[in-house]
Amino acid sequence: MVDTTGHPPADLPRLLHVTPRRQQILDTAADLFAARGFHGVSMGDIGAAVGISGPALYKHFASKEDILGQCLLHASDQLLAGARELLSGAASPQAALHALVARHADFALDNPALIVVQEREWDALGTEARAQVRKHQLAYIDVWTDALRPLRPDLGATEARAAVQAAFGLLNSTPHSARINRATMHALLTTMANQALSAPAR
Amino acid sequence: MVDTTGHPPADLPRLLHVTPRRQQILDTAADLFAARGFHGVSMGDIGAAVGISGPALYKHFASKEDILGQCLLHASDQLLAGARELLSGAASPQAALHALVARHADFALDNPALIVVQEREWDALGTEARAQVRKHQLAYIDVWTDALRPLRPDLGATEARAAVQAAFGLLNSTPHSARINRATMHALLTTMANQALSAPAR
DNA sequence: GCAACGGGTTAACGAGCGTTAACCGGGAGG
DNA sequence: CCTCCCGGTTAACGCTCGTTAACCCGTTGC
Repeated sequence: MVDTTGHPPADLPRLLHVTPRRQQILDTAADLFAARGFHGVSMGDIGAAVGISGPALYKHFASKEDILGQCLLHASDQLLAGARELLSGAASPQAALHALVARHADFALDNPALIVVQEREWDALGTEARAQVRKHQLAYIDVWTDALRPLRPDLGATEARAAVQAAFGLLNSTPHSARINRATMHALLTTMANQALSAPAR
Repeated sequence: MVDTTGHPPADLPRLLHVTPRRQQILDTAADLFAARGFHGVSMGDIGAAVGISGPALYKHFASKEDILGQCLLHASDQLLAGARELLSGAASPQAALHALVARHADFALDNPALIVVQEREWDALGTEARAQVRKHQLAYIDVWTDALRPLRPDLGATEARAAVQAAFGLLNSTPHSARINRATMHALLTTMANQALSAPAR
């Protein structure tokens, strides 16, 4: 994972290495994008937030859109890789789904900015970056759907996908939500998601 | 409802009346804002989408921000008024909560653009409009919380609010979700939300 | 010691934005 | 018939943005 042969300009090799500075910029930019939206944040804003100014960012990224792309790719890749790693060591289907829920809740609680950006600005990307991100997202949904379907034979394929996305919406409500103790919030979100995904009582 | 004494310029009285043109502009703008974000849509875009061009919009609204404000105020007001109306005729606490869930699901399925805009761009507003919208949103959350707490004595006040917002996240997942039959989607969302909000099995 | 380079600076550009100004046609009221 | 106003138009202003250019300094390799 983590590369997927994503060479954006291909002629600026150093713009791909992972340096602390690059990571700092990505983290800061994600926060700003989450707070004010992609178009609501200027390069000057991002630069100022990391202590450098405006055009210096082009020493690290090819463009503003490139910054957003790296944010989203990193986020979607992290989620997908984590989920696949989980599934390889799952005892039962029930355990697999519960593990996915818990992991996603952890991610959402730890990276609220990435969650927000991922769900609202993936359309601001250029076609190629958008395709990459979309691929990861769809794959992630598929992992969940595959985990859910054996437990819910009452759901058709598309219904199962919709149910999964509804569960994402629930878990991703974290950034918009009241501030309570992290552990309490984690417990609340996971039990709610698990109940939402379980079969109705009938 | 629907006014809350919101006179924005106070010197342009006709900018408050509800004309078909104004409503058309608001609807179109909501779609555009939902698709590309507030800052990603220009006045020219909005004008073009309703068949007039750019500056003509100032014959109907004071500013771009005013358009967004009217969108959000209308949406939050509609939700709140509907919820209060429901509660006045609810038989049991259970029935009240179920009615709220069903109504919210209806709204989300009918107005996906308003849902998206409401949850992502209320911070692009000026202080006074933001306060208005926030007030409606908080009141709406309170209505839900008041309906939920008698059913879930195990939840503290802030936990109940977080649970309500998690349920919103679930129900609001509609716009991001796969396209399935509206009735099926409604059934899926309501049962999931009701299960998510019900007490854990223990 | 010096060339190369990584990472920063400020200045400047061109485009696009929100908004205002000035103008105009048509229908209603007296 | 003249007047007003409602809802359009196009032109223009000023500002901000993303991006490029030109320059600079400290560190490193030869």
